Amino acid sequence: MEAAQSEMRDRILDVALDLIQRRGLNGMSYQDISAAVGIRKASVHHHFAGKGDLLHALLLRYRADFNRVVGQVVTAPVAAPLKLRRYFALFVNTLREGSQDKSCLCGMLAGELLSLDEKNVEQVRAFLRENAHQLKAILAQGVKEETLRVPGDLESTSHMVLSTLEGALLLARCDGGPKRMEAVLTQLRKLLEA
Amino acid sequence: MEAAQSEMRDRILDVALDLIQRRGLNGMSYQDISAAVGIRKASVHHHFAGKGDLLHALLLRYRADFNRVVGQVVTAPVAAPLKLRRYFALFVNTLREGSQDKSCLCGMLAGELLSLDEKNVEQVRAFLRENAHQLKAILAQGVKEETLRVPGDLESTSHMVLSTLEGALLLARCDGGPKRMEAVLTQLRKLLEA
DNA sequence: GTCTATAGCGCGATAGAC
DNA sequence: GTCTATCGCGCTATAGAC
Repeated sequence: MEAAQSEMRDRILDVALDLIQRRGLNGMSYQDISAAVGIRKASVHHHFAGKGDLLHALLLRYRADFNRVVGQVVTAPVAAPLKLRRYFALFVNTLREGSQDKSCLCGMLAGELLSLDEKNVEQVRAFLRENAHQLKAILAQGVKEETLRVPGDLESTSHMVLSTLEGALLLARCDGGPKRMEAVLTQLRKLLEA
Repeated sequence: MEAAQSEMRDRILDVALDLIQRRGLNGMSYQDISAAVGIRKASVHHHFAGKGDLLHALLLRYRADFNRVVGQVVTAPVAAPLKLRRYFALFVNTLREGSQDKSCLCGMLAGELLSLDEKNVEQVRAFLRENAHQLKAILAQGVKEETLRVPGDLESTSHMVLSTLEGALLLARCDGGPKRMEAVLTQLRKLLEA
């Protein structure tokens, strides 16, 4: 049960997460982290040898955090449409965090996939896989309850919903903001509700 | 009626488009263009003074090309579901072009919005606006024909469809490829068909 | 664990010859 | 219109003192 591996490590990951969600991986540097966290570049390297290592640690933490919160949504004893609503809210809230619009970490990285090493590509894939899996579970519940309408197969529909979530995040940052994104996800829910 | 502004300019734009669609704006350099097109870096600067200028020219051409093809889809004398199918095919075909999976130029740039100058941000917004507008026209036709089912407002639904298109492109490049993307868009069409 | 200093590279961009 | 050469910068990363 190894304790809080050092506070500085976490602070660096916090800052890196924020920067990547706003600027992308190629728009973030050790210099940026250094400035934001208040120690020198070389000291950042002491905590994370290279950019790939930093990103790997960040992805492991991000997935764990996200899966924990998603788990709460999925296992709550409520009907599928409400679960969907809560799930969607997780993504809209990402956008709202902080002063500037942030995207999903893995959505940003998906666009920069060719800049990632294989280990981190696999992390991004795992994130998407996990989310598709959980969405599929909600959809399945909805079909069983007859509260959701899913023509065609559940697997593809879960991928469709995830695509819409990531795409809405991408476009809302460009135009329309959280308000537009909410309208988009409301439409998707209307299409899915029986 | 100023003729083909020089062949080299177009070749440079072709190469830049390909590179950005695969690697992103921050993953493409004058050096890369130089190597691909067969002239030196300095010579590329002769045709496009700076990266911002190159991107601006590229966006103008890309929008014009895209709008022309989309126009053919929208004005064809066919039912809305078929128009939607053809529209979606435009995006899937982007993915299929060349040997490696390519994304939508503006989808890539939307993720790197903070790296763009204001002039080019406005170009990306214009692209998204134009597409949402055309999708809205198709949806309106479908409602009138009673071939499409659009609960809620057309505007938000058009943004939802565009979000799904861009998101599907983003995620399919990461996992699943054209096949997955087709499945995703088939699901969306099933949800929209009356 | 943090620092200074620096290596080594790729980037965008410019000057000036041909 | 293309070239060679070079500038100045920011980047990732490393060495070694404290």
